[in-house]
Amino acid sequence: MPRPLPSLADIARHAGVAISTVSRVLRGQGTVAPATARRITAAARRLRYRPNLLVQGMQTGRTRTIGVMVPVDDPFHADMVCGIHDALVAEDFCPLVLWSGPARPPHRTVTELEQLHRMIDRRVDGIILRPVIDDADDVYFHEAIERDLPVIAVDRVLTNAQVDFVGCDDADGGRLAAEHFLALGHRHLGHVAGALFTSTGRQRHDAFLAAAAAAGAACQVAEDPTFSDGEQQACQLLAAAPRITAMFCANDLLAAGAYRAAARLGRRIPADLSIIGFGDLPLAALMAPPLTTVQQHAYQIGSLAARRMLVRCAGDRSAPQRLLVPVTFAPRASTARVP
Amino acid sequence: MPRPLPSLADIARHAGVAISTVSRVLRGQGTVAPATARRITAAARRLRYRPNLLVQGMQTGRTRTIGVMVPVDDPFHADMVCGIHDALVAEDFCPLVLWSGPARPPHRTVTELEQLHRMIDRRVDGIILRPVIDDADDVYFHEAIERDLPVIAVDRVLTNAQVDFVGCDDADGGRLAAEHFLALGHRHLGHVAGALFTSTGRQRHDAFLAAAAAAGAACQVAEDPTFSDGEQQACQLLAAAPRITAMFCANDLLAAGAYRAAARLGRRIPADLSIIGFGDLPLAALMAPPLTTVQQHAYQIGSLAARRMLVRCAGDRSAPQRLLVPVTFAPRASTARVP
DNA sequence: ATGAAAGCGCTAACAG
DNA sequence: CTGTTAGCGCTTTCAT
Repeated sequence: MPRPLPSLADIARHAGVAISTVSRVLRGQGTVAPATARRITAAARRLRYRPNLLVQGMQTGRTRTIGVMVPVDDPFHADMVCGIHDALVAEDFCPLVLWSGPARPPHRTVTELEQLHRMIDRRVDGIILRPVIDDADDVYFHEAIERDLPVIAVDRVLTNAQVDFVGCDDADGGRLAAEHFLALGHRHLGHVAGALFTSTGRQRHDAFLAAAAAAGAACQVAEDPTFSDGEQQACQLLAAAPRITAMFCANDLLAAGAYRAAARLGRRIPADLSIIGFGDLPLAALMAPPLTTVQQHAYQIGSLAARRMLVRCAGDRSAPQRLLVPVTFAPRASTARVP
Repeated sequence: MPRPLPSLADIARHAGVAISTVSRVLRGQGTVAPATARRITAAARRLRYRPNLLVQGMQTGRTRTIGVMVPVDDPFHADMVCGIHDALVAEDFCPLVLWSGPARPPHRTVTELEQLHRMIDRRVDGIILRPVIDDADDVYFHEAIERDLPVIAVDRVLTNAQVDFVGCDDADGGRLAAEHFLALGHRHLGHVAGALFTSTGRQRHDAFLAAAAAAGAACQVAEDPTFSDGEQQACQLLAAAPRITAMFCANDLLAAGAYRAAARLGRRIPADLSIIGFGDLPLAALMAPPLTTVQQHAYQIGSLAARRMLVRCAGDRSAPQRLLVPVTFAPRASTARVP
């Protein structure tokens, strides 16, 4: 039972003034005689006063806390959360990070709605979320947006609602991958796609194919909506189109699977098969050979999203924005000239 | 400006009863006529009422929120935070995750005290923290413990304060590493230590040396308090004691540095030099050769710490406990019989 | 079984 | 310049 912290009343008593005077001094508002102010600040310090943001939040309706529905169990999202954290803290806000989905034993699965309620019950000033695969969009619409809570989607767009979006330029990434292959002389391309019903997967796919088509190069596609087995997908792709010499994978994990597939089929990387990933996870540079990939800059995405949220919290009511953090291309050793 | 959510007063008005009756029904306390209760729950649902935990927190002094001072920027700590999150959420609590230290551009460094205040100002019910290198212990003592806030240290012990500790069995890890080497016939061991002024580094070091000494094996140590350059440390170690055939690194990153050192010196792993890491980061299994290492189970540590915190929050005032999650040994391909 | 009222810590008018 | 007062949404007596 944490003992109650000192209150304004305690300070007032010690300084021999009214509570409202203390409030004025501590908030730097209104006009107070310097001598009185000094007595009050001294008493506050002596009592080690800390403001009660619960009360302040109740009064003003603003808690300086932002709900963040992003898991931290993979490096990409963790990095994004870091960016959000740093940007919020810089403005004296806090992230309240919660996420849904299955938990490891001994814990149980938690629903998105449940977590959303936990945030709302604590009266967060807004919600930054990374949409999950299924159609949980309605939940956000119903629970948050209708309640006039600012919502910002990161990484993937929220399809059923008009809200700000911050992500990376997935299309540009797909284009860069294609152009890299084309510049190396490849004419028979393959793409191991992620889930094509997500905005990220769809755009990487479309842009890669568009750039290939524009150059008159052939391109075969395999889709792996679960992201679970890049090896399997890459094998099928190479079996269906043996002439493929270059493969663009929708993320680095799929690329790792493709490495295994190549090894299984006796194709050397990059001599026989060039591979490009997406994301630049920490493991990408450590793979053998180091993976050529598109860098996403999750930290910047998070930071930008948080700053956008702060603008919304400050009262901005303008139309939803679509903010793209540029991707960069990291050429490493998994790509080479066409054999 | 989020519009104010419906309040008990709104429900009371809609149901034609007094506020206190609504309160009773929603909290399942007291006795209310079934018919009245039904009218009230119906009105609450219709208005989409959500309780205001700020007010509840102000009243009761409990916010069902736990401050978590653990960074999310490396996989080990992120995993720990996952465990904390899942265990807290399972009991309808929330983690408030904040951490100190330098932030990437464009953000600035944040102090531990600042973050601690952010938590206290929001009236968290307790604080789980991963002590940093410097002696910030006093801060916690002064700001939290003296305020009667339960504090739990994870991973590293908080030296200057008597609080619960949850970590892994670092000593056992050091011992396991030594025994593995000894079983493979190694007699000339090396240890690239982390910071020996941390409980983790110290215990891994002490236990490894003790086990080596007990078996009469020689052991040379290099310390790298900054964890910044395993390659450099390993090189020096091998230069100073060329007969070393087995090296225990205080963490996996140092082990990665040792790999580079071995390559530089023309020592093959594991043929000429066996290496053991600590932590089992995701990269460990991906290294070439896959790294033999001690697994720490950060998720379990986090989960256990959170559950301990919930017990403290429930009023447990017993003496500080020291809880150790067992480590496990993961033999992979970086260790072999002595040449 | 239900209502009225006090109070939690603080802000924001409004008086002096 | 400073004090008084009325809430904010809810819990908790105390009446009825």
